[in-house]
Amino acid sequence: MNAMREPEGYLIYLIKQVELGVRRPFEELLAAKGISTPTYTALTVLRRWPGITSSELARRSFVRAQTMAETVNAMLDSGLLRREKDPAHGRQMLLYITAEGDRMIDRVRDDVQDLDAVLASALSEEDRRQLIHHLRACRDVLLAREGRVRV
Amino acid sequence: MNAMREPEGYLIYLIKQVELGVRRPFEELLAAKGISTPTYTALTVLRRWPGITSSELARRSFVRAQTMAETVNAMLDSGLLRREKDPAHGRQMLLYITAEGDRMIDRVRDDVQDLDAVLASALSEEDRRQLIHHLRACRDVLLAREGRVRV
DNA sequence: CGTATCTCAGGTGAACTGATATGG
DNA sequence: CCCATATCAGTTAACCTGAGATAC
Repeated sequence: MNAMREPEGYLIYLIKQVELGVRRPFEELLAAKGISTPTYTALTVLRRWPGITSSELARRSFVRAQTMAETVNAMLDSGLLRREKDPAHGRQMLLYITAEGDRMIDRVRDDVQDLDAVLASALSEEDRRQLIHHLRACRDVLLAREGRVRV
Repeated sequence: MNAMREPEGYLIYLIKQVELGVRRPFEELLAAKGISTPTYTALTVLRRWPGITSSELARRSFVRAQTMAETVNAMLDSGLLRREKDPAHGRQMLLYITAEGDRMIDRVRDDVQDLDAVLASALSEEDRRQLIHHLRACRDVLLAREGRVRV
């Protein structure tokens, strides 16, 4: 097919472009509330999967365990997360969002939604729904490739 | 609407996730052919807009002029690009892809398409077409916000 | 005189690899 | 013994800001 033969028709290229275009305004709005992009992502994943380990969180976020450890430590310091020893595994620590972490998600919600609305401003409601759905499908393919991801 | 009230339903969040998930394999395949992601992006934009300045290229790539200057210099050194003085503006330099640059695009095409196919492996042909279309719409909204972008 | 390009210099957040200790 | 988690240390690619010269 012709659409695939030009870079403009590649998913990878377009996703890179859009991400780069949103990165700065997104980082700015999060910074205004006192958190970073990795922290926001970690909060989002942990809200969906409470009680996972830092390593598991890393896999679900597509970064190395060492990278995630840094983010998690910062979040523990600022009280957004708490961790408990896994009773079944002496070495493993399970992560949970604190009330403070929940409040942080609430604090940024409106701004994130506003920026999201800008991004979707050329799309119909139905278009936006489709886009979300397809992006989830792509994300899940990548997650499956990562391996060892529970559920 | 309910879908928008959870981070999992945000475009920004999903685009970040997918980009992060594709980043590593994408960088690896480009590195195997001897180029970086910024270089690939620049080649792609320049193929679409031959004869623009480095600053214009920066705006279209959502980075600062100084950042793009680095990428462009590396590409000039490796012969992927050539530049000419703009006859109408003594200080401005217009950029063009060289034959070597075109060959580089050819060399990576198959690998990029393969990775793209993986990403789209959970999508129907129609889904993929829609996804491309919607991502372009998002990219164009961001480009328009950037300002001073020709055409 | 203001605006935009180009360039030099320095800085940073967020990823990476490598190595080690420990627990199942 | 092997594998996964956790943690310490050092490194890098790709962004950034600031400042200065030149051209329209």
